[in-house]
Amino acid sequence: MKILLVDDEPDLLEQLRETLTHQRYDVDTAEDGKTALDKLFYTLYDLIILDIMLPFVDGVAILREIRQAKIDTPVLMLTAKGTVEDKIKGLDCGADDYLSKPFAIAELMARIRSLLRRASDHREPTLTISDVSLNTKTRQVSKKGTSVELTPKEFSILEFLLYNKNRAVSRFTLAEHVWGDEFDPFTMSNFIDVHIKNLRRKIDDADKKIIRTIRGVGFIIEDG
Amino acid sequence: MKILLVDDEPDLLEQLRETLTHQRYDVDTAEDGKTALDKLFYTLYDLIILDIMLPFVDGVAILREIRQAKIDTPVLMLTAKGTVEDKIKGLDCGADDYLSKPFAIAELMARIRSLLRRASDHREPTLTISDVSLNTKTRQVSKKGTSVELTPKEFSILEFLLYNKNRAVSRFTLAEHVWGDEFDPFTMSNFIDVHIKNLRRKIDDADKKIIRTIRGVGFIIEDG
DNA sequence: CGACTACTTTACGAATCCATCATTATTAAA
DNA sequence: TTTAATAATGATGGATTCGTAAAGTAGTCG
Repeated sequence: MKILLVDDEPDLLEQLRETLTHQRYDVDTAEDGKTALDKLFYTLYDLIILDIMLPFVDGVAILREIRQAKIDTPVLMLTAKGTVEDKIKGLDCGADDYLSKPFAIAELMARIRSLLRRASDHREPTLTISDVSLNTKTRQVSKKGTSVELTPKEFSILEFLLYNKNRAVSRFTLAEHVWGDEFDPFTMSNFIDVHIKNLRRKIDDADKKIIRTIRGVGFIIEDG
Repeated sequence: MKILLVDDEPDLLEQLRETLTHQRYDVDTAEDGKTALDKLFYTLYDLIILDIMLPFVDGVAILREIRQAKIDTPVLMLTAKGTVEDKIKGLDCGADDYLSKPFAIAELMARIRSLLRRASDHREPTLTISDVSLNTKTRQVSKKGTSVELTPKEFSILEFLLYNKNRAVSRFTLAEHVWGDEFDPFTMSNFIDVHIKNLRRKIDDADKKIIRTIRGVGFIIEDG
């Protein structure tokens, strides 16, 4: 589960990142609205935790932009003031829940779980291509009806390629989504290709490739 | 995608050029405002990255000139100071985004993509000529509905010719866009013609040429 | 600790792409 | 029609990119 954490207080950010990572969530962070929006456009998150008080552009404005961009990822607003008006404004703009600072970490965790559960209930859970199907909810992958075991990275790669079906995905974009913040664009290693190879070994047919290479660019999954 | 990089620190310039080139952007560079403006007047860029601190003429002044010349290419300002006034001044003059030095390369990349996306969102993703269509997003090319495999260079050439449909494109302009800075105008080789030949072999009909040669100038794609 | 798994790195052969050159074809001017 | 300039083509070697095996690293679990 991928969470984007938007807050301008470095201490809180670090604390939350640690707690969430410990709970096995993948955490990306942003200290201002601009960065947050950038990340939102190229990465799929399952949840956004958004402070209402941010430098330059406030949280409500960002939330408005998020919804205008048709990104329906659940948003949990953090508000320092705790005033009723703030909460209403946030909820009106499409926040799914709010929490007043200061809060207990345990309560935040509970709300996160609740939102993630709610969201995963009514989202299309399975992505398919030819005889391969991937269930984002149960994280199960099957080929011709029989289950296939994928490692976490393999799963993320396949999920992202399927989510971008019929669209060429560059190595860079792929790495950014799957590896998030800890991806170093200067690395000369070909680890992506290695994962693709292993993935192909598990889901490709002998005759027809499911994952097609686009030389000089990256990879694509297309139907037809 | 063509990017003009304006900064007076050779080290940073080289590092950025390398990263951007590695990400398949075409990079031109300028170390001062004068050179930058010169390049801007005879080349079409998709993005300008502009340091606010430059020798002789500062970045804000250059930006002002750019906008006065009705060049609406998106501009990403780099500011060393990071002061609010600087950012506001830049944004007021028509910068589309700013980034304070020192910055993480990954963040710069994200902002670049964001700006380019914003610009390209208004652009049609598929370009067509007679029975040939090229999708800039999926990087797919098809003739009479069936897919055609193009190499990266062939794709770029066709994309550029289609983007300038009904307009003659000189070999020089073509080379500049497809090869960027690493194009040496003094080369005596006919590599462009070779690529055109290979491209024609893949997309031309027997009877009617899609890419027409204009003797002494270059090539053109025209409908009708 | 030792076995196991997932991931990353390295190295290298294979496939593909590309620039160059020599040669032939075409065009426009003389 | 001849000539010179320009364009098209085919072939080739070198460069780049991709796929794969194998080794190395880190973390987990019994």
